Amino acid sequence: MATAIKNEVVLENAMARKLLKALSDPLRLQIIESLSGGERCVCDLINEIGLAQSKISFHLKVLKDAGLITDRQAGRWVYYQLNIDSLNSLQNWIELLKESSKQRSQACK
Amino acid sequence: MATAIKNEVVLENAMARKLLKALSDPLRLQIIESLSGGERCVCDLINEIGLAQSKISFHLKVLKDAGLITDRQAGRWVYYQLNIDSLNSLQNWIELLKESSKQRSQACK
DNA sequence: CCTATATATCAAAATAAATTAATATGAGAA
DNA sequence: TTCTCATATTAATTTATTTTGATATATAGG
Repeated sequence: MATAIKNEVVLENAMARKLLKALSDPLRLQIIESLSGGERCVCDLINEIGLAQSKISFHLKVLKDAGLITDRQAGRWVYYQLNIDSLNSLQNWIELLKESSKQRSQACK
Repeated sequence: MATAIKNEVVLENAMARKLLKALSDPLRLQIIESLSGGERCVCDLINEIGLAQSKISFHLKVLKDAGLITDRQAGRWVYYQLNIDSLNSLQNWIELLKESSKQRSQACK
């Protein structure tokens, strides 16, 4: 449990920024929170969030491009799923930012 | 060390989004990275990053409004500093997102 | 085939954010 | 007080993002 191998990747800033921006939109965050409750098809999201289909599709694309979600087609439906690894990577990226800052304050004390 | 009290706060989504958006801009990220090397006055940032003063000031304001940095005036200079707590809070916010997702996958297995 | 349904894409319009250049503020020096 | 320097603010413009409504694509069922 504590030593589980994490499928994390060191994010480049550009990719981190893409993740951050994707998460920073209220609608997209709603989608992410819905997906944190499990896999959903687009129609589920439309019902749950109550917004135009093209709007949902647009934001799903942004989230997918950022790597925050993955999709899988099943017949006429497309199911989206939260990609936890991307969240791990983002946490890790923030950790590095913190560390580079800590390093300095140790040096000066 | 492991049990140090962290000055973390549970971020509301709106505040988290503000943080995320603030971090997602390339210029602001440059500023943040510069500040991770220690406190800087605006003039330092102007020199280091090489951009118009009003541009730097604008982005500093965005970062400050999001709580990512703090400032302190000393004479004619204003020194900005990275606020590590905000990064902790953001990590924590991501952790909660992950946990709400984990909860579900445990329930289904 | 033909139709209905689910989702994606596109172009135009609306909205939001960033840039620029100019001006304002406010502290210290003269 | 007056001048200069560091920083902030503002208004106008430019650029980026989101929304909207329409149409396209692709799958399944009849």
